[in-house]
Amino acid sequence: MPKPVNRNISTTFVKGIQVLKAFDDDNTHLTQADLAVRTGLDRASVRRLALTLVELGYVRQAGRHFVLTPQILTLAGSFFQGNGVGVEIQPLLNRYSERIGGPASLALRDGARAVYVCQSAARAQPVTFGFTVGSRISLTHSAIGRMILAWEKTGWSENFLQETEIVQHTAASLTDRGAILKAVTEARALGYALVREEFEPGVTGLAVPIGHAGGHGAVVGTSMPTAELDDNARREDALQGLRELAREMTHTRMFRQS
Amino acid sequence: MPKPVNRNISTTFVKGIQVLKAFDDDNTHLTQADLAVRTGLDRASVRRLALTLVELGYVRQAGRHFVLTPQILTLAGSFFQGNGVGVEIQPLLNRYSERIGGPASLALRDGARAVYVCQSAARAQPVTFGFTVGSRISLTHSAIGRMILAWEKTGWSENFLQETEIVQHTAASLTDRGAILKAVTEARALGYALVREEFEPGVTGLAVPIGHAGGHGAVVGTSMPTAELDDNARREDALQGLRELAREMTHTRMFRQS
DNA sequence: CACGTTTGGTCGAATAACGCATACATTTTG
DNA sequence: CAAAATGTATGCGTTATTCGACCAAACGTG
Repeated sequence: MPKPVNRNISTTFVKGIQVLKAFDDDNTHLTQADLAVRTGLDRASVRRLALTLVELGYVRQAGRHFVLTPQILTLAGSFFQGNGVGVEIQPLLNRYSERIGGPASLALRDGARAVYVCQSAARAQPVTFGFTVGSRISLTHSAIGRMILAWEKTGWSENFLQETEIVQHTAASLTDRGAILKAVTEARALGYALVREEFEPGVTGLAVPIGHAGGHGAVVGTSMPTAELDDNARREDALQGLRELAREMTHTRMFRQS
Repeated sequence: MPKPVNRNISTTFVKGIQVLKAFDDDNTHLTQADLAVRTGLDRASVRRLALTLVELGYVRQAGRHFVLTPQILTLAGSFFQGNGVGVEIQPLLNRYSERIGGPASLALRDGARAVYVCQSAARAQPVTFGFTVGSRISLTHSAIGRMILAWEKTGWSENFLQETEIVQHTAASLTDRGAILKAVTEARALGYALVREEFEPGVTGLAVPIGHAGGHGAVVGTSMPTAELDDNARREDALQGLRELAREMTHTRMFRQS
């Protein structure tokens, strides 16, 4: 009997997570056949894994379709509670959202991407893209993403930009890797990133890092209609507010250690 | 060879999820030994499953400890994006939070418990308990919880209240099952739940259901300092706002079908 | 700082579970 | 309405998983 490739890895568990991840932003109702196609797994395996998710409560059956249940959120809840998000991070975002006069968000780098952790909107405003907890953010065309790239260890961003697929979100999106790298280098020098209408038409993002370069891979940012942030006083005020927010973030449980 | 207990269930996958769930609100840094104790699984099994989570990116290693990464949030993100939370639900909560003059939250029943799905705070205010996305809410001592019980199919709540553990959160917490059932019945009759300082001292919760009884298992609510909601005009205004919010919720993608 | 205890890591053997093929039932599609 | 697709169930060979044993490493305590 040949030895396993890696006895440290449970292939069944990996497959189970693949099935869970098959439910994504655009596919919330999936049949067994859909799951088999999307995961490339054997139909019998998919059936067993999907029924296991039903048994565990993360998925329910609606006719022939499997549907995610809100129980999946409780896994996120553990991360939040464990990191003091509800008692420290969220109140800070709420307060600074008011201070800035626009939405305030926290994102963390997670591998070769950034994840929205939480946000606060001080007042009702036109819907932009509709990011939520767990949303993945473009590292190349958002202020938060560029700031994350700018604050990574030397060389990381260069390597990332060489490998990543460049997607053009708007007419204003930079598409040349060199130009994006130049923008990242500029953000590094300035200590903040400003990205004007490259991810969403009419919307400008502004972001600052939490802590020193090479540290947490964490950034706070805001996004507003371009007309609003084109006003110098308004932009400087928002930037000032984000810097204060970032500074207060460094005192929270999430960022105190390391 | 005896037949498997249930060929539809993958016990390895179940164990893997048990390991993932071992990271909870109070335990974000766990050793292999901790995980073995908390899951009751064999140490070698725990090792392999924990290393699989590292391989998948949901957990990282810090010395001997395993720590959740923000990647876990992306599973929640799929639920949110798939249900249009960022483009419909969250903006509604933001708007009505302003309208109500206090935080507005959406919770869904998930099995024998309720899960916070999302919330908005119109303005910075004293931190209360610090619920976040994914937080589990007391069904017995919160307005949201009682409204969920009230709006379930006949008999469900009675059975639940017979079985559940009654925890006394504050001096004002009802501890008699009959008294709680009476409060639930009253919420059912009124079409809203008001819970005064039973979960958190000095805080009153107000909640209304989304849709008809026996429907979505979904509720919107707010919580404010008791002094504020003791004012009749203020309370009626908040109630009116929540009712309008609930009505608009029924037109969103999350609640339109079924 | 030494030592006992706890925890981590590895391996082999047994076996439970998986994957695949097949068959049949049910649903969907053209 | 028939064919195709999908769901469900089962047998069986294969293999991944389990668990206990053993040793190494790390930790905690006196």
